[in-house]
Amino acid sequence: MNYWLFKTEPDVFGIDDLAQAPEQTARWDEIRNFQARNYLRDEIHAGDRVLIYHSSCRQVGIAGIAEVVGESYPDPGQFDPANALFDARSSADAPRWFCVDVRLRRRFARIVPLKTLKQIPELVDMVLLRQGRLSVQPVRPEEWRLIETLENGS
DNA sequence: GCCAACGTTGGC
DNA sequence: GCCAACGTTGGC
Repeated sequence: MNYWLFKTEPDVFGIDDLAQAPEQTARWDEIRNFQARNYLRDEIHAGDRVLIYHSSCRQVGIAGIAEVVGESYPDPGQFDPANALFDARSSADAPRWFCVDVRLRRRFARIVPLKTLKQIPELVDMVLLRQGRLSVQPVRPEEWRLIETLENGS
């Protein structure tokens, strides 16, 4: 089982939307970045755990934990000319973009703010803090454990 | 809304 | 295959 962090803009789809989805499960799609795609396609598997991170909003930070349900599959949007994220270079034989389904495990009682993460020396090497713009990224087990301890603190 | 960082595209 | 131009992300 591996650990990941997925970013999302809560104004578009946040942890509350995931909580209200049928079976608290939703497709995590619309990822159009090759590095993120590679993780989705090659390394993210059923049972993996995911930190749900809220970006571009008033309360930036980690909002809760989800679980990957099933294996990744081609993001349907890329095949639909009516979709804003249609990709003419994709075909059923050679899809370019992938997605997974995730199920909510729990919402944090409060957001663990980005500001808090930045203040913790053990987290300076988190991909989140090192590489600003990656929307699907790995989390080290020790980072995961530390973040879980922050859930009820600060 | 600003703007820095950085990923992607396309000309050569 | 380089790299400038461009577009997007995302914190503040």
